[in-house]
Amino acid sequence: MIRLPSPGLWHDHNPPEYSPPVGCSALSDASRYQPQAIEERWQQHWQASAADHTPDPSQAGKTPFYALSMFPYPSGNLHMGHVRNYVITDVIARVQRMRGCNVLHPMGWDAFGLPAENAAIERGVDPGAWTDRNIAAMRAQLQRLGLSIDWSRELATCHSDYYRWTQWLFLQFFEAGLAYQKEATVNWDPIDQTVLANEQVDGEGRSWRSGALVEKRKLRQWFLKITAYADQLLDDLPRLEGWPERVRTMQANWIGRSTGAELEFTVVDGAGNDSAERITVFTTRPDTIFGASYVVLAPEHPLVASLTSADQQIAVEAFCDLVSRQSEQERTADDRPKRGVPIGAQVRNPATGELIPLWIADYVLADYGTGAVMGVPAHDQRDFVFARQYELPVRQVIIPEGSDEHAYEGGAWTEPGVLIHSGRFDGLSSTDAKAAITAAAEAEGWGRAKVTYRLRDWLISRQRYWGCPIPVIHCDSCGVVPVPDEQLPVELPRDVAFSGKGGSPLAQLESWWRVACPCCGQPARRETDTMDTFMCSSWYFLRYSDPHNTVLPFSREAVDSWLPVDQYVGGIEHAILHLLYSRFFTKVLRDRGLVGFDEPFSRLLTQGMVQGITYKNPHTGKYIPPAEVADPTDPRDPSTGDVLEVFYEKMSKSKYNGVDPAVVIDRYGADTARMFILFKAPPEKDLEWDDADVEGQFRFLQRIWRLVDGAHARGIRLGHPGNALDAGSLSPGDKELRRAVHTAITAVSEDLEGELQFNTAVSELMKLSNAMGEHLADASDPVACEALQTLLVLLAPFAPHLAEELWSRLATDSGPMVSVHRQAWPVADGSALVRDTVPLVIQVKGKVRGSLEVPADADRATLEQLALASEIAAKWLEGKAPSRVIVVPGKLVNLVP
RNA sequence: GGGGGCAUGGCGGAAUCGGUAGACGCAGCGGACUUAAAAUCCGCAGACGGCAACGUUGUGGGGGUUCAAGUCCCCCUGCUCCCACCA
Repeated sequence: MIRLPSPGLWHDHNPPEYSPPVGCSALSDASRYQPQAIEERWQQHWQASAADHTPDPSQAGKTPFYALSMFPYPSGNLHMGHVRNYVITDVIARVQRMRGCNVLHPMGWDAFGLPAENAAIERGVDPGAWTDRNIAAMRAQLQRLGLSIDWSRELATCHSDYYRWTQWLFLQFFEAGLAYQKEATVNWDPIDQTVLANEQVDGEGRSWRSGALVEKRKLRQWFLKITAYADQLLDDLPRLEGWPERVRTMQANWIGRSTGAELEFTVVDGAGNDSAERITVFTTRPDTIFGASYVVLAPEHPLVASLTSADQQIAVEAFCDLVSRQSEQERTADDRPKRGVPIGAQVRNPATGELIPLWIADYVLADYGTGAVMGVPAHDQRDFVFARQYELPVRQVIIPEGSDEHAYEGGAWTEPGVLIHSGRFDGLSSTDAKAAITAAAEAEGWGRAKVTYRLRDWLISRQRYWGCPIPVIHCDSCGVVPVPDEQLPVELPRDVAFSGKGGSPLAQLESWWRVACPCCGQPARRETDTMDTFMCSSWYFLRYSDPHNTVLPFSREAVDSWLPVDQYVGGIEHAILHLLYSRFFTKVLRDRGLVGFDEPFSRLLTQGMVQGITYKNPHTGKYIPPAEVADPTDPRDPSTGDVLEVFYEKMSKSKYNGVDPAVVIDRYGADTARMFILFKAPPEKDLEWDDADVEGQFRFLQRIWRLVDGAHARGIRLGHPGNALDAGSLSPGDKELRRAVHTAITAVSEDLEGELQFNTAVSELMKLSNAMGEHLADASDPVACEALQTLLVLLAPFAPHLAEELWSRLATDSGPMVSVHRQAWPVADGSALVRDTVPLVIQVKGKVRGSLEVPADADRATLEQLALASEIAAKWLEGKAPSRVIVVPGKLVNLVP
């Protein structure tokens, strides 16, 4: 229980200096809503009683609820996207607390990453100190929002008491055989000078961070075997009912499971005899094997060199060279022509026994399936185009059901159908033939059923300094040796020179990497790569459950008591990367016995972007700061006079369309910012920032202030009214007000329970305040008291400072007062919702013709009679009896002539 | 090319199970208060016609189911997001 400052404090204190909100009179008025005068005071008060936001272990009987925002990178600047994210989560946390849950609502910092290192290179600052300064700055900005965060659990991934456990977990993966090194063609970012995971390269082959065109390099790198969990990650998606369909679909696409078969084509030697060499292809259409008229290898396929005939050698080498020099962009261009050359060898089609040529072509990818495909031009559009170009035979083996043949002018027939020219499989459907042919291949030793994934193993090593060191040691005699547990953490050295050249600073620091092998004691070399920052963020939500544990990353008991996260909130940009990696981590840790659940996030809300109004000169392509646009109704470039394009786009410095949260808070207060951002758009949709709307939101809070102020002046104080009110003795105005109050309770509760519709929840609060404006002055004291109390309690999660301030002003002078945030969430009184009469809509032939007021408890027959007797019926039926009457009690009567 | 989502006034957006379309807010208009303005309060407001009562029409377009469709079914168009020479 919290002791509030006495109500008198308000009158005593000196308001800090502030700029009055736009449109506010400069006149000082003691009863005016001045957020600048109250918000900081309450924040300090809440902070002093920190226990308020810390889940209470003594309340173990309460239902635990874990509300989590995706933690930010500490750039040093809070932007509106952060504000939206954390305010949404805060409202959820506050409501659950008022519902009686034991709520965990933590915050931390995703603090490794390149910006700190770049600052070190450019300005010579220490990345750790730079990061800590940013964290302090952002924490202060966050605290101005009035978030009910439990700061005692704060963590930063770059602090060794955290990354020690990232290293420990890495070694768990290593022990399980899920972390390994391999030589691979990987994505190299030439600007950031490091490798990237597939997930960090966009569709155009650009780095997610630097935007540079990614190069392919063959390097030895560390990987996590996420492909071993591909099936689970895919199959568990339908169970994530609290996730947006969109995110689940994106993950399913990314995993990209396809079911088919591997089929083997025996290589035939020059004399026409079968050799020992076989080419294995992957196909999803084993039913079309009888139509395979050639086989194609990727140019990078390992067998290309040995199988190429002498007379094709020059052509093949030239072609491979050409392909390898193509950039990622050229290879994925929209209208890619398919090119290839025969390599002068033949293979035997295992189904027909026929000899068919072996080609290489640029449309076959080395790293998908087996790097080889069978060419079935009649039933695959790519094969069709390729076959037409190089005059390879097109053999139809599938016909559309119910027809004799398919004309090939329009391209290949890729739909399922019925088999022809397929020997003993003729007449089978595609579906049956897939199974039958795969079974035959298996029995006869030329193939097997096979599942292939688009998902690749996760490349986690980075050649950068500011990351979590990979805790292994390379020894010439012992191989890769994990750093022993008692030597963790492997700390990042601080005395490092940042030149920005010559690769990772760690690799240049011999005193750091030269170590003795923990196994044999011989001179050995410490791994100098660090981990992808997504490693650090794949388990932080687990650490919050037990943030100060010094013997384990978290205890099983703590982690199982809080997780899975009940409500996770963050941006859609993590739909694949972070959310997939975290699911993978959780499943591995479950298999290691470290956690007792297999999905980390029960419900997920992906909030939309915050967009700012953007002015662009279509002729010069330049963005114009809004401040330079003189007349927004006729926006023109001040220097050229050109008419500007106006649109909303994600806020960014380069487009001059950003709004600084600090400026908004200075001017209107955090409560207005919170309310506006929740009200302006549904949480999943993009939000268009509009200063006029912010102004409107501020006016709403002012209205509430005046409403409560007026009631206070009338002598209304907090009391114990509510359900004990005797319905019979209430005046019509009282009844009306009570109905509004309890309707609001129902509506706001529903909006916050199911689909999390904060925008309509706020509009319900507005409706309630409108109704109170109408009835409060005449209401009897208990009803007015109930209305005020309910309004403030419902408002508390949204505008915590205002609600607390008004609550404290309504407190009686005697006895301790309990914070509005410690009040129980109200429950609607059904009897207050009951009405004596309800409007009944009269339709004639489905069209609304009017309505009449009828007793609420009237039965169907009565309603029909009332409708038929009404003037409306008389007018529209012209005296004729209707042929049919549909009665929907409580809603309408439809008269059909 | 494959898959997901969306389409409602001048604008952002509401609308449980199919049951009064446009809640709530912004912008706008009219009025009160004021010497005046701001703020505040009251009122109007989809479109078309009408002095009005009222009528017609209306949720991207076209069909359908139903007493009744923004909502369900089929076709089309546009926007948007994800994946993509993935065999």
